[in-house]
Amino acid sequence: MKWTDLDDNWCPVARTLSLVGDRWTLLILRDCFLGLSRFDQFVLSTGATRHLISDRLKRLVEAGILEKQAYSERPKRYEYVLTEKGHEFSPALVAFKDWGKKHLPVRRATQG
Amino acid sequence: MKWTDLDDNWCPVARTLSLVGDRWTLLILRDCFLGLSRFDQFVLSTGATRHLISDRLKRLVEAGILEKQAYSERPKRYEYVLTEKGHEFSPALVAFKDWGKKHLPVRRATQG
DNA sequence: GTTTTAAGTTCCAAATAAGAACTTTGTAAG
DNA sequence: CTTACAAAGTTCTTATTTGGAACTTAAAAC
Repeated sequence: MKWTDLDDNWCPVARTLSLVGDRWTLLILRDCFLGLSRFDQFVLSTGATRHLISDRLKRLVEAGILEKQAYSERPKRYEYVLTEKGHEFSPALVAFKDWGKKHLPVRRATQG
Repeated sequence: MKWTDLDDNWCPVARTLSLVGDRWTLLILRDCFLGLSRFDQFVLSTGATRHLISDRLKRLVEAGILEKQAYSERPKRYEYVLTEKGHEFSPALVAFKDWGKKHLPVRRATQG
C-alpha cells in the first residue's frame, strides 16, 4: 500500500499522515514555524536533498498548507509561507517538541 | 543524510522525528491508543506489509515506547503495549486527529 | 565577461518498501 | 499420525524512493 492511499482513510490521523507523515515534510514545517521560508534555507536546515525539498514543498503547496509568494520580481524569486491551515498545525509540532525534550535528551552537540 | 542521523539533532522535534517520523510508525502508535496490541492486528489495521510492521515494532520497543509482553506461554505469544513514555506521546496524535478532522474531510468511505 | 546567488532539475547508484510465499511453534480435529 | 489452523514473524524478488553531486536558468555584482 502506498502512503498517499491513506488520504481517504476513515481515520483523521491516517489522513493527516498521508499528507505530512514523513520526516522531511515535518522538518520543513518546523522550519516554517521557526521563520524560515526559502528553498535553500530548508535544504541547509533540514539536511535533506534539494530533490526532496522540492518535492515536499510542492506537496505542501498543493495541500494548501504553504503558499508560494514572490518576494522579488526580477529575478523572480519565491518563498514559502504558512497559510492559516498550516498555522493550525502548530499544536502537533509543539507536542513533538515537548515529547522530544522530555524523552530524548541530546547526547552530543550538532548543528542542524 | 539518513533520517536516523537526526537522533542527536539540537532540535527536539527532529530527534522525535528520527524515532517516530514515518507514516507506519505513527499509524502503529495510533492503533495502540485505540487498544490494538498484536502483530496481525497492526498488519490488518494499517495496511502495511508484515515486514514493515516487524521492523517498526522492533524500533519502538528498542526506543522504550512499546513493551513486548507475553500473553500466552505455550505457544509463546507476545503483544505490544504502550509504556509510560509511549502514553505521553498521545498529545501529538490528538493534534494530528484534530487537524485532520478539521482540514481533511473524507471524500469516500474506506475501511482501514 | 566571469563569479555569485537563488531556486530548482537531472542523473545514476544505493537504500527502502511492496507483495506474496514460507517458517516456526503449538493446538485441535479426524 | 496426518491434516488444518492460528499467531508471529522471516525470506525472497521486484518496484519505488532517496541520496549526492552536477547541471540549469536568470539576473546582479564585480
